[in-house]
Amino acid sequence: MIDLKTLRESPEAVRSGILKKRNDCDLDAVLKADGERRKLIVEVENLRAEQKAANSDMAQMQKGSQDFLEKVGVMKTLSARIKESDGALKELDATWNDLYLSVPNPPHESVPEGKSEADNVVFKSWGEIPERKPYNIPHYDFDWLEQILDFKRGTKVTGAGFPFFVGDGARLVRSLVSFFLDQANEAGIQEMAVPFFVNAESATATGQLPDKEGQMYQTVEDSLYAIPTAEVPLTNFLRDEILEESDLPIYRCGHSACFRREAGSYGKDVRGLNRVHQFDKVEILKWVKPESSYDELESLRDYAESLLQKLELPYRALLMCGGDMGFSQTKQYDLEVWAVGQQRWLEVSSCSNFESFQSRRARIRYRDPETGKNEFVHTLNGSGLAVPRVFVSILENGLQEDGSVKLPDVLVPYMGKDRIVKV
RNA sequence: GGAGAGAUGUCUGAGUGGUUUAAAGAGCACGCUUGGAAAGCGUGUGUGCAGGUAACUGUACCGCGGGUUCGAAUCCCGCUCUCUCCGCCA
Repeated sequence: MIDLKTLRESPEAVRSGILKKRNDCDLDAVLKADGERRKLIVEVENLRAEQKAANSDMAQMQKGSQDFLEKVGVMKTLSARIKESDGALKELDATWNDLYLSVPNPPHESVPEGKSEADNVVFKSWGEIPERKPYNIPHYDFDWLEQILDFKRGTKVTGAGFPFFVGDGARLVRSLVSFFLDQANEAGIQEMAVPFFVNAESATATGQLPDKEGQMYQTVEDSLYAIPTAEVPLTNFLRDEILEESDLPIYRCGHSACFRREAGSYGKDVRGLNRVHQFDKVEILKWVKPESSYDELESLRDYAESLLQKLELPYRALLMCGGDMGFSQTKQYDLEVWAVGQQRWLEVSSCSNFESFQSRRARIRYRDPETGKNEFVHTLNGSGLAVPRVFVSILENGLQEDGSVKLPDVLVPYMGKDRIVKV
């Protein structure tokens, strides 16, 4: 959620930010509810103060005396009024809270205008796009694909989009996860193993609720949500905590399975491993002081890029335009890797600054020793990296004329071999 | 899953309807004291919201949510979590 003070003092700035994101939230309704709510708060609090003062008087009076009984009568009326006003306030609070949660985080000034993915800016490209040879085909057309990947049985066991990885395929998944975690450790990012289910409060704090409810799997009995990314448990790890300034910045990472319903997706986007309902990902999380968050975003992107460079996969970094970025982000880079067989870019990482949007919802603060006040930290997160599309790129780009797949050098120690061959 | 016990501030812990403005102690911070320190003494020590330029004021918060009452940390109902024992279990 955005800063209330900013919203009250410069609603026009927020309004233009919302416009930049092509969001249709009704800011006037939010402001109106805020004004009404504040008025009502003053009213209720004044009544309460009156009640409290009367209470101390009554404590000293003779119980059952004429004066006492008279006072009880008067206070009964007051009590009823308080009950009424308080009820109205609670109702208004709920309305206001829903409205407040519906305000997106306005983008940073450096975010380009635009309404769709076509307007994203190519910020950087790395590596040479290989020439497509006749034998360069999409991974889903490999004639030996079932040797490493089993969609059919995944569908039988669970449903579409839940493939089994088999043999070298399973090992490649594990190798990538290990490689990503080892790299993070080397970069001084502390590793965590996280819960794969979270409660509604956690999902709200990171912005999945109420915005993206339909994208998450939900348990029937305990109303828990299967995490769409380790970002959710990681960010909430410090929920409701006040940190010392000296604790910051905090860098953490976690590997998890990520579960996404991907409601509404179709077509060639979902062929093969391009889009699945469950996938592995290593997520990097940063809790930082506000003044450094944009520098931290650049270094986060640099770090994610370094993984693709070590894997020798050509990629590009996109600076997302206002209309294509998320609800909670203020600035976002996506990394896309080239898949030569499909002749298309596949998103493998998204690095974002949330400023205080998440920390405000999650109440993650730090004590500023100069002012003595508690300030919200800025949170950032980025994939480092998502496994399946990197897997795809390794398969398609590494495919040799003889049908084998040459693996990136850095993965050889993890795989125990330098190529996957058709058997 | 069953039975029992419990949840109070940074911590320990008192408090079973009204001077509780949550006792007391510890810790922490600052001050006095000291050559310096310890001890001692004194002062301070939470979070949110609202009002105010501000100093500050008001209000809420004793696990969470309801209820009873003129008045609830305290009584009633529901829930969550923790501990002990039993059951089940990688």
